[in-house]
Amino acid sequence: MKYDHKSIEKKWQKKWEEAGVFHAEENSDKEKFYALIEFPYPSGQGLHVGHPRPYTALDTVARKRRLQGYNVLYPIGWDAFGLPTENYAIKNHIHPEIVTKRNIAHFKEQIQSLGISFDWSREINTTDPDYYKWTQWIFLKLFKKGLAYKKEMAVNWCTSCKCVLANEEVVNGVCERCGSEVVRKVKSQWMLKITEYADRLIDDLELVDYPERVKAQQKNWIGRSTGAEVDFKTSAGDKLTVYTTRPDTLFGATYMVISPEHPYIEKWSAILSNMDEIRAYQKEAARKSDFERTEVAKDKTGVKLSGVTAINPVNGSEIPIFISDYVLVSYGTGAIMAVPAHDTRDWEFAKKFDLPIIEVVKGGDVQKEAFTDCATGIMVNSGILDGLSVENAKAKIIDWLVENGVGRQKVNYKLRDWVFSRQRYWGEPIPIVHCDKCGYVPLDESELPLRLPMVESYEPTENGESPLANITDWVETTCPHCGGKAHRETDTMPQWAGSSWYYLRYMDPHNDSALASKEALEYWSPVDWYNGGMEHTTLHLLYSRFWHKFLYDIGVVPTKEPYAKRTSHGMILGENGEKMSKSRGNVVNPDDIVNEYGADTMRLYEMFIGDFEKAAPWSPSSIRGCRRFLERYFSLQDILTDDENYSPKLESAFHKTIKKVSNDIENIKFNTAIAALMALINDVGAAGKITKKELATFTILLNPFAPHITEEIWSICSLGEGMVAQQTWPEYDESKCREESVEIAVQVNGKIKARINVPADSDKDTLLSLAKSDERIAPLLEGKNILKEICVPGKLVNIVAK
RNA sequence: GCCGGUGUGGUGGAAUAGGCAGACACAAGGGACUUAAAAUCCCUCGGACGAAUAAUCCGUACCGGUUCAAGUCCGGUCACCGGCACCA
Repeated sequence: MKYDHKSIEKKWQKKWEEAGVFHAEENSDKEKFYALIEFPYPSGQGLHVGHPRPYTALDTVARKRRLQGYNVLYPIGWDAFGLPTENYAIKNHIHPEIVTKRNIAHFKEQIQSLGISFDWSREINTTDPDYYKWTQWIFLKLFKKGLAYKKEMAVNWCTSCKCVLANEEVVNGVCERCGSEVVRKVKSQWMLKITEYADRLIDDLELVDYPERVKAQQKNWIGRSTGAEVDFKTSAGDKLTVYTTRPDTLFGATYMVISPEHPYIEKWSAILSNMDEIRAYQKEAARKSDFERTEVAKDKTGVKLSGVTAINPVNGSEIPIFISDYVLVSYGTGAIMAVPAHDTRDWEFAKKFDLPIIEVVKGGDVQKEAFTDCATGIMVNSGILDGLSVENAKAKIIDWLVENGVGRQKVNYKLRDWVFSRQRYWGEPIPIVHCDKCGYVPLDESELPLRLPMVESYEPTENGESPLANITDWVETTCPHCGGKAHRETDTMPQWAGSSWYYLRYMDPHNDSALASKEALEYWSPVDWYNGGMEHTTLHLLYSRFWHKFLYDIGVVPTKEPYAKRTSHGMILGENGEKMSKSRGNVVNPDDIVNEYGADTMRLYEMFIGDFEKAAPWSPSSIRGCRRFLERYFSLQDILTDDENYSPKLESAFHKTIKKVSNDIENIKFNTAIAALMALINDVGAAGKITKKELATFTILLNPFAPHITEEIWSICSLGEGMVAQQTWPEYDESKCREESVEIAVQVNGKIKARINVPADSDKDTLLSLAKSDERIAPLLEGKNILKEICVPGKLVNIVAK
């Protein structure tokens, strides 16, 4: 019989749906397992072959867990707010809601053709008012706890999207999405205090099972550093506070630098004699975009403040103050003490402005370059610190600063608060009104959802206002607090809002009185296994951990962390090894593969393509190997016998394969699990027949990878009651994994000289005597002294002789 | 510069915890079947030497070390990939 993937796949997809076999059970006594993939953004381009890789991987795990008797939740939905849809809508004069519906329909059809065991009864959509009602609800909670606030500040402004970006969305000074220039613009923005959670976002990484590279990247992004603040008295009669991670080098501070935006410049303007020069420098610094500022990073510029100096608290020496744009206003106190001997940037600045360089840590030549090694140096020229190690000097100077009231220990972070407003239409409206009398007032929770108004035009405005600002009868409203005239917030939330909590909604997607019921949250939390891309490590993953921790604090969710385990898939590259993209013309559409080879071949190939965590180039010819394997499997029905047992010859091979496939799936080694099945089918082919028992076991093992064809074989060969999806995952017997006889290598002086077959349970003495008496080994040992005999049962024997 | 990762045949990649390097595939070459092609089946397939599926030697980026034994552990070097980057 010919393997006709088209009719088989359609047939079984229909049967699964009718039987509802992939629906997570409500009120189940079974142990739960919650598998999650990052829900897709339904773009107009549809799926490419990269999408199914993580879906198939966790589908394999989910299907295996069901066979192992778990109550499995494996849901999907749509992260559908966002700019591409909005831009497409503007260009083609179709409302984004309609575009979204159409894109979702297309995505859904494509995904369903792959036979992924998603529970479609729990499908969610972030643009659905019943969904974003709860996104808005969380925002109100954040606002009421003081974690959402509006602030006038310089923000990243994408000149093409005409929209504010979060720091995380600016890559190399350009917009992460469109690649256009990003400039600084002062605007009033909604902010979320993610910085308040910085410590917990780092420390709680201890509680979760994430890949090391993900943890490292998150820590790096949060950028915690421990140092000290030091107060310097100034000749203006006030004090200037700096942050430093090297308080041990305080004796080496020979000047100070404050950022061009530092507020003290205004404060001192009356006593500064070179204000014109200073203002010119400030203007120049402000004009530069972030990109230019990093571009010119090597060449230090600055202006000395004439008229104000500072006093080093530790030795009373008077030192000059400069402004320079290498000091950032947004980090630390916006001011530094410069120790050119032991900081590369300070050293460059000092050389350029001919400032003194005083060595305080011995170990380098500070006239040639800054000596920054903390591990080996010994303190010199440092009064009370002389002779100490850097580490001890740090502790001692902080004590001294505290005793004298001129400093304190201080922790700083690179992480900044999350810029949360966007000046676009296709996002969740922020449920706040502004009243002249009462200020920013939250809507009552009963008013939610605050729906997006239906409008004709949603083009971004030139003046940087949200398109919603033009809809007067929506904007004008009454104050929920005093009843007077007020207007609505017209900015919308960023795309990251809806995806920051979606995994909670899947637990109870149709609940209209809470984001999910307490019982559902208790039962399903946390997500047991979350797979996603590395590109979301500092965006989505960090944001959603932050929201989750907030929800934990207000008693909504029962766990500190949302995701117990995280894995990351590698990208699928084009045939040429480059990233798949329309412009490179190397995009492969999964529809074509499903059509030509079938979903099972497609799934199998995506899992076999290589190490799941690494990028892998698409290879059209390798797909055929997977198709051949399935055809060979399909034709096993021709050599089927009625025997209900394993045949003696293959029994241990089957037990070993059960073990290997079981373990490999858990360890995301899908490629070797499939290789083991291929090897086993080769053994079966050599045997020339397969028993019922063997085919049943093989079918269940293969089912998570190739669900359709295995159901077909199960059915036409009458291997058991019901569907494969309702069977039990096979067990292996450790004692049966061993063969009766094994081939071991015999080495003489570490070189392999022979391979011998021995009974598997041979003890060391037997092995050694068998080895020594082997006709190829004996002559080599003749007349020699045996110095050492090493014996690894089942593996090898090594005889060291001289 | 800092953090994380990777380096194995023509290709994708295997190798539990230091124990037979190259599993499983792809591609290539040869053969069978066929009028022919496709498909399928069989054989070969890291390199050198060789008639050889004989023996020997070399071989997991490079240099060195530990060990009876190193792709794997240790020290150093190089290359590539990802993230951060004037963060004091």
